[in-house]
Amino acid sequence: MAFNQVFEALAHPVRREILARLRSGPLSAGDLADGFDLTKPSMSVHFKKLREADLVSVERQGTSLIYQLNMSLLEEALAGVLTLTDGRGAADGGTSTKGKHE
Amino acid sequence: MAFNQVFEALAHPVRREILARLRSGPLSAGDLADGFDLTKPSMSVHFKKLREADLVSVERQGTSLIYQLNMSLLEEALAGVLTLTDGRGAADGGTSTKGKHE
DNA sequence: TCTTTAATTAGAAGATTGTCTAATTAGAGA
DNA sequence: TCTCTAATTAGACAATCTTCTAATTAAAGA
Repeated sequence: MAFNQVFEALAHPVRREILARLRSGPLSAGDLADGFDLTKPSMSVHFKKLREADLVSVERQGTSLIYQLNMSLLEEALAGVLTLTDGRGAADGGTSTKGKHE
Repeated sequence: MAFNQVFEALAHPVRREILARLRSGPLSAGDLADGFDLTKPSMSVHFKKLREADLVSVERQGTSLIYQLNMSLLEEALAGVLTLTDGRGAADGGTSTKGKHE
């Protein structure tokens, strides 16, 4: 439903790589963060964006958080781009009042 | 090649809608801009991003610029996400030196 | 050449993003 | 309860994005 969040999530190479790693199976936040040239808190922010886009799901296991890929939404989003409907029918810019931003 | 630019281009709803409209066939910048709640210069900036991502091609016709969808690259990018390789093999964060940004 | 139409580029301002360090939350175990 | 490990949230700051108005470029026609 939140197509926009999905595409924003996919817009960053680190997040796409996170998804790529999850294809092999679930991973803890720590394992997932290993190998990236970023601090853990920075990685955590990327995880959050993926969660909010519902591209991954989380489950606690002791002190660890285990991330898992939610492939179906990803596929939906991409199918949406191929038909380029974005889930809707019309545009976001349907009526032109030139509202300007302030 | 520039997968990153493709995904950044897809990250904005206005640009996805532009692509959607181009599916019906080529359109001039002016026609393409009609119906969006943005000024022409703002639309022009979106066009530019799509050109830079190579998602559209342009051709001049008198005083008009005619935009056309470049579907193949779009399909490539999405196929890339489904296999989640991003065109490469490994990650961007291959070696972890925690380089920090300044 | 001058004017008109179509579209872009330039420059500015506000909002958002990405990153860091520091502090906090949550569970496990002694 | 205290401590340790795992991970997140908070706050700050630089860089990028989005939008605007104003100015510029390009082609066509009188």
